[in-house]
Amino acid sequence: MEGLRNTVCETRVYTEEVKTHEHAYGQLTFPLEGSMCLDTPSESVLLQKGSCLYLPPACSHSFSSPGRNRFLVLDIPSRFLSDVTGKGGAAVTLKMDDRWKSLSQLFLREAEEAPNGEASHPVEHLVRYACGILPKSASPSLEYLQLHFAEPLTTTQLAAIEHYHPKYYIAWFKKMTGHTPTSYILQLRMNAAKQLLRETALPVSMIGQEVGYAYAGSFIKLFSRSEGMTPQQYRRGFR
DNA sequence: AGATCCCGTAGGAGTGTTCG
DNA sequence: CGAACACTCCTACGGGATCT
Repeated sequence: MEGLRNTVCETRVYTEEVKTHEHAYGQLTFPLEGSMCLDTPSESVLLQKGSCLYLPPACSHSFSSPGRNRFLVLDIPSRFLSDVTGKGGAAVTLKMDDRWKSLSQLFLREAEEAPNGEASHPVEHLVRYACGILPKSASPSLEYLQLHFAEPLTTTQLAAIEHYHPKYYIAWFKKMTGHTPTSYILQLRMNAAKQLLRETALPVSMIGQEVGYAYAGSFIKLFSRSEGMTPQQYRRGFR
């Protein structure tokens, strides 16, 4: 349709591996065949049938798959996402309930009918509906964490962002995320470190600094506890 | 029910040293 | 020289009590 090409959304099918990248638009991914491992700074997600994944704009990520897979990917321009999880936020895994199953079938039909990625008016309406049922904006402190996990952070600072007492903030944070602020930050840092170990030749001490540890000793100890191996062993195992 | 405070404990962060 | 280890200090966390 004239004027809508590559501007509203793009639907396509993935079968290849994709290296770390980010983009200005949001993305919905529906598994069709096989499974796929998605890495973001905050988590690693194994995506397979029964769930779908929402990636907010500017969320750094990479895909990999142990075997053949097929995924439907829907690019969503940020103008559709004003009240959804904010720029640079975390990926969200969604259970494929009846609404998402129906939506994925409709998106798939569109992809098959317009394999060049051209979007139609009906797709625009579907996208608006999908955005309406996506999770709403994360809290300010969670969004702050996503962007500043490599900086020195205290729960007092984070509590101040939410205007809570630090003690109450920890309980509130745990209710929101299932983690304490410290373990959540640790998870963010370890995922970022694993990505750097896999994709760069930077020395371990440098990677520790990159993800927020001034001392290599602290980084190695925490990495070993978290992953069951030292950073060097992780890098060797990956290569 | 939501928010704050006190206190004891576990574990995270920093530092120095050893090892390969 | 970079990685790993051992140790100390301090902060985060949890439990329980209290206040609004």
